[in-house]
Amino acid sequence: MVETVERLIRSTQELLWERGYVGTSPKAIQRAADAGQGSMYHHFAGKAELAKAAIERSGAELRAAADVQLGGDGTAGERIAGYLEREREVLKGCQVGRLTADPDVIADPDLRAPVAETFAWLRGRLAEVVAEGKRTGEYPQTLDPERTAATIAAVLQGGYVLARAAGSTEPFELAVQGLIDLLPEATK
Amino acid sequence: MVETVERLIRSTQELLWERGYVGTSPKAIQRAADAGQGSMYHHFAGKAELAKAAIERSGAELRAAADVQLGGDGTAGERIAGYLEREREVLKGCQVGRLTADPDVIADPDLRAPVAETFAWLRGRLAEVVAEGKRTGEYPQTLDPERTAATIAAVLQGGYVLARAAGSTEPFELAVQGLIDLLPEATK
DNA sequence: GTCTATACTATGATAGAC
DNA sequence: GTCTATCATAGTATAGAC
Repeated sequence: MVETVERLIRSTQELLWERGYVGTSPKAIQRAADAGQGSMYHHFAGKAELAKAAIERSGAELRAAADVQLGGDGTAGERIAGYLEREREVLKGCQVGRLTADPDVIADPDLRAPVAETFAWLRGRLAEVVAEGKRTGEYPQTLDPERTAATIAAVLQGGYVLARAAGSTEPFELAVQGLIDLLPEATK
Repeated sequence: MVETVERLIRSTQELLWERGYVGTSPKAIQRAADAGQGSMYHHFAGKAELAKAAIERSGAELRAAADVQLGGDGTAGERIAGYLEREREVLKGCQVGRLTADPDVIADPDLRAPVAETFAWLRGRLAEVVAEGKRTGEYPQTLDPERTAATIAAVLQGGYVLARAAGSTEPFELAVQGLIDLLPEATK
């Protein structure tokens, strides 16, 4: 049996993903976690503290998932393409990126910190892979790893936005393929 | 003197931008617009109807602003770079893109429609400029206008996400410059 | 650790007077 | 067109019993 604390965190992750921080009430969390009022407030001081735990968990999951492709086998280009093209729940959006739209998350340093750290890590990890591609001669020496990394991360985050706007995964896929077209290809 | 209806719409635009649909209450709108309860409900059936008017207005503003650069003078590359690099309130995010994080906006066809139309228009407009660049020989014939347009729009939307996460405009600027680096340059 | 009771505010709206 | 009641529900907790 999963512990109450664990169920509370997981339910909060799910609700933050779907409805954001402002749109998620303690009552909804309790219902989803099948936990009582008293139980929730016994384990967490309030909504913010629980959200912090949930956001940290989501950030860790995002990093782990990204590292599957980025730290895998293959050339830099293959790993980046693999990361870009991996299966995603596009219409749900990014569980971490989504929180940047939430004014109360951005305003509270405790809540924004795990979001900031997650994307700082992702950009750093992508930059490493790009730099590696430069070392192996796959990418031209003129390519800037930090810039390119930010562009790659932005295409994914923006792809989610365009897909949700359209109610279709198509714009996401177009944006990703457009980026892959633009990235330098190793001369065969 | 600006009319009440106008003040209500403008205040709603501003609040939707800052706090989203879920985070914006009728009371907050009335306060911002300096309009009474009765006044607001006299002009609009409720929060959703007012939000629809505000979102349509914001969409129109986004289109007009984009067309300043995209429909201006210069080569395709210059106009796209001009659009990407124009002055923006990066840390506030995109007033239209922001709404895609709002579950109630995405769930209501009346509210999602203006968001969908705005980005469909933007991608189409960008694709036209890319196609024009192909015709003039500035861009290679292999470049896909729809994909490239989606990538450009995504970099901006994702750039906002990364910037708000970081609490700094830097990731936005890196992502934009990274994209400009990747876009084909006319052979001099 | 969990439950129920209680509290106080905000939300989103309607009704009827002016 | 605008104002002031009024209302039912939800949000976000705290207190104290079990």
